[in-house]
Amino acid sequence: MKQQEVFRAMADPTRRAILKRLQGGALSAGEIGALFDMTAASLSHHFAVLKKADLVRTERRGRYIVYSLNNSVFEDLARMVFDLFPLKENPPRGSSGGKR
Amino acid sequence: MKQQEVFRAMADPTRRAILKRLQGGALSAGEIGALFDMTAASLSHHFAVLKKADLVRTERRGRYIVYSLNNSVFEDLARMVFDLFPLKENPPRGSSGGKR
DNA sequence: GCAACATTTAGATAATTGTCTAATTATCTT
DNA sequence: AAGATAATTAGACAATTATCTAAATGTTGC
Repeated sequence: MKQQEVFRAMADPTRRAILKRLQGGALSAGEIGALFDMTAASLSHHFAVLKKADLVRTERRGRYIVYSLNNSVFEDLARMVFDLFPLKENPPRGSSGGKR
Repeated sequence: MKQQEVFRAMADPTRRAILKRLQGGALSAGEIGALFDMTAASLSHHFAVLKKADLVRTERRGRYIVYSLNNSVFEDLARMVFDLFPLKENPPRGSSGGKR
């Protein structure tokens, strides 16, 4: 699991925006491009980072390359986050380990 | 909420390691320093990033400055992650948007 | 108040990252 | 196969980031 890749990918606002757009369903590189004020080349670079982190998947559809969220990695990401923090809200110093 | 700061802070492996160490309880800057092969100055920089993201809090205790996790931001982070991904595994194209 | 200690801040440098333009690859249509 | 379209790759450059050394700040104990 590429923890580093995932966190790195999420660190850029453009990439997070791309992920957010993809929530609405798969989009081609060009369609995404139309939504951002940036060259196709720059976006392509962002796609590469997202792909390396396994956050998106691609499928060629004729002339288009279609991007979609890879939801399975979402679980991993959630796990990472939970793993990085203790499980309790704000342990008032007396409560011994609660549930999960 | 400083979404950008939080994600940026999490993007560095040293910082994630610091967070992980703090799970075991609060530690002074020096104690943390003993765990990493890096100058105190460099670590201090990482502390600053973590603080700016509100992921840790500090308290001066005499000569020491003690760092601890700020668990409340954990919730925010979880929310961000959940917000960034749809809730369903792999919406089969026909299902109209579910709850929340 | 001075010396020792713990940590941060300042300033410099090397590595990484985000963006661009130009060139390349892949696909479709005729 | 040639031309048009969609996207990626290559190469360059500016901005950001991580790290270091040296200096400064804040705290304790004599």
